[in-house]
Amino acid sequence: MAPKTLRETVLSAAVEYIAEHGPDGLSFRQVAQAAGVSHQAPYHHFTDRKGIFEAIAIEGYQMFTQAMLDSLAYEPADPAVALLESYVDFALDHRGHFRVMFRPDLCTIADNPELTRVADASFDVLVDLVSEWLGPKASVADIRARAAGMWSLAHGLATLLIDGPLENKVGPVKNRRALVRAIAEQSGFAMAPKKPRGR
Amino acid sequence: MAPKTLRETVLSAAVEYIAEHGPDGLSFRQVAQAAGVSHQAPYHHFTDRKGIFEAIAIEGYQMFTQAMLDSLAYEPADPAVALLESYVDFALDHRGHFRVMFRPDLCTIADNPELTRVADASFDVLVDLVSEWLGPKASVADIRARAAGMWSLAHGLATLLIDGPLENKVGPVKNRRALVRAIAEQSGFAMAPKKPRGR
DNA sequence: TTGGGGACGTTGACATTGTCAAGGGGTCGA
DNA sequence: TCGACCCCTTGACAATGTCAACGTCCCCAA
Repeated sequence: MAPKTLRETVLSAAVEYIAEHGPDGLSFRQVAQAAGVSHQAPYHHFTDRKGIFEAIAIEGYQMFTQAMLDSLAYEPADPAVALLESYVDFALDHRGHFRVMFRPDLCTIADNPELTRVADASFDVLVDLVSEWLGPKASVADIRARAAGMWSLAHGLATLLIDGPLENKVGPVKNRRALVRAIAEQSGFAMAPKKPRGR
Repeated sequence: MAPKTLRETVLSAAVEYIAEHGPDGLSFRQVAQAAGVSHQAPYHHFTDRKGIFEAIAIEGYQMFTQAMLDSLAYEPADPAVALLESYVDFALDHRGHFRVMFRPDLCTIADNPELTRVADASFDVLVDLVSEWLGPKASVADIRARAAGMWSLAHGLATLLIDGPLENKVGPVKNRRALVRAIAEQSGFAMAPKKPRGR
């Protein structure tokens, strides 16, 4: 279904461009032209260029949170693996959003309350899972280290896959899910119930 | 010691700017003005704007490789932890370079043979360590998964620390080295000697 | 019904940017 | 001495982000 309002048109055009060419060449005037309106029309929907990026980031974090929650909803055998998979899947399937979400020079999260809220909600999915899994006896330092570690692994893998260098070094990633799963199991962050490894 | 040639002046001015404001606002004319030359002078040392980024990336990868090799030179108790630490240290201590090195939209590694060479050299440090540690019996898939996993963990942690969101969620990182070490040891990538081996 | 205000879009203008073209002044080797 | 090359300068042009002012609808109160 094609977007209707100019705001949605501009937003989706920008996301599409970013997914293909990266955020930096994005031109306010080009997206306006692509939307078939004058170069100033978007200013009635976004305060400035940064406003577009903030809107994209907000939309991205909302979808991101939902994707992670969905992956946990089916009570997978290993929630950590499921979360890692959904993290990587989201990044690759929504590059346009993902590239913007973690670029503080494009959208300063702290400057936008709404953006802060949705970003926090995303990360709470991970933190909640970790603290629940470690149990109430876990120290704060342990929770922090484990959450930061899992997050780093997921984020690093996602960005390396998006930006390409991983394929150049470890060979073409024919089966992404298999690689992600293998990494998750080797990483030490797996949360599978302790049972014999053989199937 | 202040740089001497115009090329070095421009390069260091650009790196400094990027470390502070990110790569996107970087202006060819501004760096020329900061160097006290006309807006066209840099064109005699870099083909275009992208040429500056490529030069920064090359310089960055060279320093990066050296930093990782240095961290392994002392035969640390756990090479994996040492490598992770040096990865994060480099990213934080040389943000100007690091931010450019992993941005394919700014410098396309494949387009520049010299850049390809130095980038490969960096990643070979990690891959060599992993394959040596796993031994000759290890399958290619295992080496790939382990190298990709370690790299992802290091890269994710470095970028999250640089971009700031980690501090917003897991609290202020007062003792960076302690966090990095804790993450490394919680992960399954640690390479502590299987049996205590002297020292 | 009418009139005014606000949401939405347009045109015009300006400073700044990256980049092309052409010129100038040194320092070398012949 | 001369000319070729390197390094740098000035000038120009199109594109960009953004400010300002103007038009055009629709909706709601008087």
